[in-house]
Amino acid sequence: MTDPAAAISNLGFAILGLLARRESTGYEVAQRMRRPIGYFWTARHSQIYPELNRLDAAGMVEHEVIDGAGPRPTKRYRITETGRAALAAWVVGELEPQPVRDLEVLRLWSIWTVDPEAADDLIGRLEDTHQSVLDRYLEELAEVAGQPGARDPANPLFATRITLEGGIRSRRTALEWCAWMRAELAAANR
Amino acid sequence: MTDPAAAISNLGFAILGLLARRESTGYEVAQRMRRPIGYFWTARHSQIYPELNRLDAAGMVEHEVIDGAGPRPTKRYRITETGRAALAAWVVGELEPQPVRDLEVLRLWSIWTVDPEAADDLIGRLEDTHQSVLDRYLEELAEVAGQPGARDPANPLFATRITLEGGIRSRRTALEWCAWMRAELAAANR
DNA sequence: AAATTCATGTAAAGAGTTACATGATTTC
DNA sequence: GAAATCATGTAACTCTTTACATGAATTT
Repeated sequence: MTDPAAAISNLGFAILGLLARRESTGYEVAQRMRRPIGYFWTARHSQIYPELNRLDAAGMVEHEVIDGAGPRPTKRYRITETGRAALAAWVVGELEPQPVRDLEVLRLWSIWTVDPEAADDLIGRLEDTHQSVLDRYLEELAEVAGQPGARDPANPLFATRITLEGGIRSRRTALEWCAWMRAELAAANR
Repeated sequence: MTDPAAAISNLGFAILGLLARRESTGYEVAQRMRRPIGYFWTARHSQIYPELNRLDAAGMVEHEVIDGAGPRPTKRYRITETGRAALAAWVVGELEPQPVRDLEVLRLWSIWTVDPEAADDLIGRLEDTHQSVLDRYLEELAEVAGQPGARDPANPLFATRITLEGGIRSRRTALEWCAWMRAELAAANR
């Protein structure tokens, strides 16, 4: 059943993006959502299964029942031509500026309420998490960048590579910013 | 009434952060939430008024009824000592790595599904929005950086200044990344 | 035999946006 | 006199997380 009137959610486009690369069961979609798409969009299986059913009803994906474990029939999903077209149209569609929601910056915004030693410690812990995320991204990029297709804009690996590059640049900048903040704290202390 | 058992939401800490700087009516909290705190955390008045009532019930803020426009009594809120302590404890508390949710990167992750001209156009529009946000942040920083207190870690302006600096660095990095992506697209075209 | 993974769902609650509702004061 | 701003709330809906539920196949 195709219902083109039904609007597709952001999560829907995340799932279509996964299925455009490779067909998968719902379970696999939930696994693949963690890495590397989970670096910029996350969803749990409890959100994914209902969304797959909606995409199916809208004709964006189709499924076949296959053999598998579990008390219910295992379904393998594939993107349809309609779904492929909807995804491509969304990718180049209107860009409304997205509100940023960053809990770390929200904390830093109230950092003046704590003493400078505690502030320095907080920023140090912030650095640690940025560093470990950066390390993970770098490993991931090393795996991807050498593969054939990673330099071809029509290949999914190209998109994986340039988004990882964005993550790496952003974490490096965050680390530099943290070092700068500690210096600002230290400068005031003297 | 003080209920220390009630957990405070992220929005609650955003509001406490505002009231720690200066007492305000609910209406003013909603206005102040837009700039500059709205650069990293947003909320509408429909979320703010109920949250203020919860903070009030938890003893984190207190209010007095003042003269003002509107069909209901106008309340001016002030953070309590309890609220101040809860805010400071939260600022330096445990840091769980936050999941990133970035719709722009989600698009770019599927950019391989569109032709290189459309991809280049998309990145160009991305650059425009980053540039205009950067310009706004720079203006804001110019207003803040020169004021007395902006270099004192115990002054709210210090926190405003370092968070703005973070926004500026992050947008500049995003712009460089966009330019790099366009070059990568162009390199493949030759 | 026990633990883990595969596999798909629903329920409840919290977080967030949009829309509805009201009415006084101030500015044009 | 009209429009904008001040001022506070509720209702409905969407999105997201956490918890509940089930059971087969595989690995230890």
